[in-house]
Amino acid sequence: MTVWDRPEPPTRPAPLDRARIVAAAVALADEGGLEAVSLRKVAARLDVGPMRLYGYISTKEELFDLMVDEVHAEILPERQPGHWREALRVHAHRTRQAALRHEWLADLLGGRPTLGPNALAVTEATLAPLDGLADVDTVMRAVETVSAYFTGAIRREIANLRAERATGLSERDWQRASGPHVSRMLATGRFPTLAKVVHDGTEVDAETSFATGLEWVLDAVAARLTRPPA
Amino acid sequence: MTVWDRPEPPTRPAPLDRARIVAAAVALADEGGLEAVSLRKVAARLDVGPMRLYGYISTKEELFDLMVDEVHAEILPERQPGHWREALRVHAHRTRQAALRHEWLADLLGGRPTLGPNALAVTEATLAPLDGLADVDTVMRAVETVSAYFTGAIRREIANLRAERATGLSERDWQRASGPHVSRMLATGRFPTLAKVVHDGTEVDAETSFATGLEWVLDAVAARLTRPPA
DNA sequence: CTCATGTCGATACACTGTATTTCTGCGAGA
DNA sequence: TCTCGCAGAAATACAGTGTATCGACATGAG
Repeated sequence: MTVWDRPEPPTRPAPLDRARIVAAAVALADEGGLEAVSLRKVAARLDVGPMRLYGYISTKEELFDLMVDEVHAEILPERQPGHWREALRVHAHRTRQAALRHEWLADLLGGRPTLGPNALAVTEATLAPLDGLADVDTVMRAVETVSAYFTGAIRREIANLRAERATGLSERDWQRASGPHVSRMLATGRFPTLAKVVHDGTEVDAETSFATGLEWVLDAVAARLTRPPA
Repeated sequence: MTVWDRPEPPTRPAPLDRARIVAAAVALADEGGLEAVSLRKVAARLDVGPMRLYGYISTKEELFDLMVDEVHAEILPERQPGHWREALRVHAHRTRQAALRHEWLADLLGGRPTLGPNALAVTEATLAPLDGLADVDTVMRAVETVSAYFTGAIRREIANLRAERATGLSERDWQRASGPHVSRMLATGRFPTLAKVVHDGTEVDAETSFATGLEWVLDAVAARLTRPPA
């Protein structure tokens, strides 16, 4: 009677907790998008009945909130930047990177207030280097403006990326040549400026365009921080 | 035998078309949010079997796209602004107003490329006054940056508004006093700057804060438009 | 040893988006 | 006028969803 004959103890699954649930949900979402996350599938992945989850989570939306906070752990920079501009920039870029790793994040970004511990830590890290550079209201406006920008920019980038994947064409080529609806519309002559822009514009990669817009916004913030409040 | 005795002709419902379907869906969403929109309910509101809709729409997502384009008709300004700054500002403010009238718009904004005829018209109106002020790529970046800003800002505003409605407390009061989780977190001292901001910040109304951030971004755009491209 | 309790699983319900099948009314040919 | 074919509409069907409820079972107290 060797080890091989003896059956393994029935591998009692690790005790359930929020962390394991959230991890399973994130994995599912990474693989198949947000819509692939169902409580039944999450439970199945943990070898557990669906109803078990309700001991740790009271609704599916709550699970989504936890998932968002979970990726904020990846967003939090390992070393706290000392300069305000760097802090805001890092927040933006790390959020974007997280969204490229977890595309479903784009669907949730900005959809509800993010108040989990990791999200608060990120906010703190972003806010700290701004402290004292202007009155609190201006500081608040600064981080809100920047985060509005990158929330919107990330959403659009992911939306375009999905559209490209679905059609197999880059956005510009698609608008220009193939998109049957769009090209017909442009051909009507009702949108002359748009047609011109689509025709003459060069294709810029998403990261550059994200970064460029971000620096513009950061410039605007800089102008308000250095000037004393009105 | 008077009119009253004679039964009305069975009020054959107006012939179905996309417009009627979209209108019904928008009405449903206005009343109960996006999640209240189901193909069955839309069909019921039109006195029609659910499957009829598939003659006009091939998937639910398509219906959402049509809804978004429908509200872009409200966003399109009646008189085309002549100055680029006014055009961008109007685009932002009218989108925000539309989102306040149709809160579900916030859930869809930026979620997928908007290429319906009304959306294209809005883009054209925004783009036209910028034509020739800089090279096309800069112009493109300008409108994308502004629209990233207001997309994100509107989403956050609606998200906060819903949270306030759900808790009956304003965001700041809630963070400060009541939010059991947040106030406990702030009390830990792990987020000193955040705590300070929450404590010292004054409550600004959403419209002002939206407008202020917008003007900052517009200033940034102005700086790039007047300067020749690098 | 019994009984209460509280946790877990199975079952149940109302609903979803959509595919498929069934029916029905109408126009063409005999 | 009657019948047949066919298109378009309706009903049904299916595989899933989030979540409420209920029944069994295991465990700890008396």
